[in-house]
Amino acid sequence: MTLFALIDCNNFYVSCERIFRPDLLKKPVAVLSNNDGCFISRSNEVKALGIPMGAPLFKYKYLIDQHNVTVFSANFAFYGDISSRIMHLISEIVPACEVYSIDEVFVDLTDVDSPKDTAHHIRQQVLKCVGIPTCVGVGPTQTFAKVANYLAKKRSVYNGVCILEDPQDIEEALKNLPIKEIWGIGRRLSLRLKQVGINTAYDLKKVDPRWMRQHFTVVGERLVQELNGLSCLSLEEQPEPKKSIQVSRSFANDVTEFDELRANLASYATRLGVKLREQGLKTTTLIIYIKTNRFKEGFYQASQVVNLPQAVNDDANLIKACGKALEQIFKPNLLYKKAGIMALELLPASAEQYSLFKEDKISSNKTEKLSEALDKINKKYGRGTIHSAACGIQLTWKDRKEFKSLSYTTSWSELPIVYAR
DNA sequence: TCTGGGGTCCTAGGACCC
DNA sequence: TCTGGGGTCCTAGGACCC
Repeated sequence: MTLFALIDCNNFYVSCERIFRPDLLKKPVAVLSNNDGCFISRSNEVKALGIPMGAPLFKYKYLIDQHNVTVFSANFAFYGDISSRIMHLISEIVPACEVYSIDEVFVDLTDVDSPKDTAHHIRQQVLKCVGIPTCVGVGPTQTFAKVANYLAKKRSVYNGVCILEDPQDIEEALKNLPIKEIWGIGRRLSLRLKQVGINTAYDLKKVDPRWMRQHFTVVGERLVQELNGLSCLSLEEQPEPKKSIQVSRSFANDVTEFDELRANLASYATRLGVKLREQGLKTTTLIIYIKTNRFKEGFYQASQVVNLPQAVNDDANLIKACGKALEQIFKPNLLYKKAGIMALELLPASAEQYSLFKEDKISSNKTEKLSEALDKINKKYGRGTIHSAACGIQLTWKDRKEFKSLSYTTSWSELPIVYAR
């Protein structure tokens, strides 16, 4: 029988800021994203005000002023440094661990004599040595460790450590756990599950895994197995090399100049180069993308993949490839050649341009019609009009697929289970 | 007026191959 | 005009995570 623990830092970014501002303990504190756009970390006091995670600042400005909330702009380099101190400390206490995210770590307690004492010891050490409060959840699978952690955070009776080992405790906990709190079930899945009468973790546990696979893919099946105590996920002690690396930013204002877009991309390319070299990696594939403001009507995005003849990690080559990709996106000839579905996706357009084009496309799929539509657009708006709210670059590696696709002529439900990890 | 950034995995479907 | 089986690779998009 396996036993896992999940150590999760409480309100991590806020707690980091409080290390150097002990006067802010028990006071409302929040950390904001790029451009001071959204809340990305909230103290308990701020949560109690009803400000949701990811909410935009402007909607809650009045609460911030009214309750004298201290806000910080995010400082990710600093948070990363605190994180590695914590991870190092924990790795010296336990036999094996997997760093899951900047503020979470799974540890293997299978062969540890007293899991409960160890959990409390970890909590105390992290608080004493680094100054960050944590909660610990313990259970027979990683999914259960997550559940236990959720309870440890939610209910003060646990004193920061919740252990789910006894079958009766587990059943009780699952019956009271809403489906959306399960690790791996987000907004969409929980909606679909509710529609078929699955409302709690306990309901999900009772579902036939094969049925789950048919209707909710292998991901759903794995969830059911984990809730039945069958560990499908194991500890990954050695972090795998990254499969993709990304640099992207939202702009504070709409960008309408091509040159401005290109300049931004070039600076992202440079940052990307640094990341690549730091990790000792090279890339053969580069993807750039642009997106219009997703909160405005006619949201539209475009992307372009560039396959490089050889693996690179130097700034000059990355910038060159970005420029090439950007020009591809905005190249009218390409648009005519690819008239059809693809045309939609490569059209650089404002919301207005986009909808005009779409109307014409629906009336006819013929290339001539599309050309006509384009001419109309060009006459009305001129070529090269750009409205962009965000852009970025992503690098991926060609061999990123671990499993070959299984033949689609074979009946899907009869295939043997293949776990991804 | 103002709405984050960086990842992973899985599936469907088209192009293409023998 | 009808018409197999088995496969790979690639792209796009959906869903999730912190």
